[in-house]
Amino acid sequence: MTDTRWLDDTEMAAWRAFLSTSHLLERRIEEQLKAAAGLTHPQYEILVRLADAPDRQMRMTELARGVVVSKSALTYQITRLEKAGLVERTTCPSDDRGVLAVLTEAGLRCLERVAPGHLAVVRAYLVDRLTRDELEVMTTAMRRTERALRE
Amino acid sequence: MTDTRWLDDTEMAAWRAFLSTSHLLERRIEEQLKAAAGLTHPQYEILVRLADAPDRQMRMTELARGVVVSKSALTYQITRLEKAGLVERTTCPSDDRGVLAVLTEAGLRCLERVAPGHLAVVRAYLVDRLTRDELEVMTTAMRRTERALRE
DNA sequence: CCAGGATGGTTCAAATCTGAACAACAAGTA
DNA sequence: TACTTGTTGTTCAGATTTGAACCATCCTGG
Repeated sequence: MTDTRWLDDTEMAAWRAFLSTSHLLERRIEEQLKAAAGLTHPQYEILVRLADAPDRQMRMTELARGVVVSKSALTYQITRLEKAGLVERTTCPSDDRGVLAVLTEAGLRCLERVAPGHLAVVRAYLVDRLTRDELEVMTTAMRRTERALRE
Repeated sequence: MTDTRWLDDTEMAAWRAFLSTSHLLERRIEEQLKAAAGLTHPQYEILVRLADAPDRQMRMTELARGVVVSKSALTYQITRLEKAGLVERTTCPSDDRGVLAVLTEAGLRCLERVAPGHLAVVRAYLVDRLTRDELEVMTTAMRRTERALRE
């Protein structure tokens, strides 16, 4: 650890751009979702994941891994979404410890109502500004580091 | 707004990969900084920005813009860093409303001590896993959306 | 010179996130 | 069966973030 490998200009530029952009975009998305539906970004992501899942339900731990939040944060948000009537909790039939988060009809309708506005933001600031090649490069690059980060 | 432009497979893959990876990386960085120096990532970024600035000082608002946090979050963190002796507050000579955050000697030393470990993480999960071309594509792509997000 | 509107920072309340501690259950082993 | 170890989800305390409200200061047009 005695000699540090600093980042050269190319590397630093990439890292800084990535960092700033991800934070800026996150803020923008958060703002849009809050204004349009009173949802936070994690909450929206939970709805999306559940909608994509078989039977629109998922185990808590798996869901937390997918959305990339801590278990306790997920517990908090599911409770919140449950009170809003968008999600329900069911005990898992095959594992008495387990809890299944299930998307309700209201939750699905909410998602369908909110998705267009959300996607418009994702498009306006990111997707529509990247070429096809850039999108593909980003996907492979991001997936490579994602896999490393998930060990 | 009647017809929604959904994301096709390529677009969705890129967006999902970007989203997950940025969150995972953020968590990893946070974990490393906390363990190594008891710093949060925003705190670390503040030190970096100040170290790079002329006279190692910056106006609060400008700093908040750079680090991408709200003004109140910056106030909070600067107060925190001030108590830790890493940063000082000075009233701006040219504007009595203004406040200059100044990096102290201790702050600079702290940064120099912490940077290697932090950069090692950035390298291990992101920079070293991307080719030169990928780094450059990412930089131009990210900068394009960053510019849009900053209006 | 002054009113009126921007700008800079701080304070505040409310919401959220995290890790640690915990309790209940699962699953393999002797 | 009884033990041991690992997993699951919740609870809890503490830290942090955000936007709104606020005051002080700047600045421009009349």
